[in-house]
Amino acid sequence: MANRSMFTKQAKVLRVLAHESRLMIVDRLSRGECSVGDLRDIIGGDLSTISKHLALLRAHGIVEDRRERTTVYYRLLTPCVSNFFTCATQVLKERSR
Amino acid sequence: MANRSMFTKQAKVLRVLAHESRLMIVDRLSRGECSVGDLRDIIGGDLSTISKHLALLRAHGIVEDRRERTTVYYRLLTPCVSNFFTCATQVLKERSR
DNA sequence: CTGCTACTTGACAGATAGGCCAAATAGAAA
DNA sequence: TTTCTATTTGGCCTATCTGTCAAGTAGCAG
Repeated sequence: MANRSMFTKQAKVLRVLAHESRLMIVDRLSRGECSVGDLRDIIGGDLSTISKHLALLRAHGIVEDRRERTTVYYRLLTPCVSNFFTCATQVLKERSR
Repeated sequence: MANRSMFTKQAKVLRVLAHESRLMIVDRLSRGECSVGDLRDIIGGDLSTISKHLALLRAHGIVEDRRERTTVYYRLLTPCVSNFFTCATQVLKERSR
């Protein structure tokens, strides 16, 4: 179970989530689906940048998109990614002691 | 609680763990302290590379070192990082459905 | 002091990642 | 068809990350 390719896969998942903007996206989507524009309003920066973060999350099976008229809505496919927030917070707390 | 600097900090923790070798180090240390040489035997590659991974983990308060004669032993300071393995595995499982 | 073992640090090259602008595309409306 | 809105994709440039080799350091033995 604890073989090398296992660690490689886990590292990839972590890598995808290890970014401020992508964490914000996941956090927002954990409270329900929303459009790319909505996410840009929260995160700021160029719309194309947000779109690329979403493409990365989608490529890793973490989010899914749905088009309605001209708007694209994204939603979380793996709600368990929210557990990473708990884990990360725990590490931050534990090391501050 | 869910402000920007919070996400930045969490992303940094994730970033540090988002590497195959560093995950292997954490996994090994979760089963007890060991030397840099021991870790190189598990991970392979240059000793200096292992040492740099350890320096990064140490800089982020995840591991601690202790010297005994000429050997340096590392140990996990935040055992809760092991939870990331559970989280990552869960995401891998969830998205494969 | 010299040498040996076990690491660490510095320098540097190659690989990745992140962000912005501009151009392309999809769907709906005029 | 042309236009408008919402989003994606392609370049491109800069910044950060990784790994390797070489040189430096720490502790101990001879």
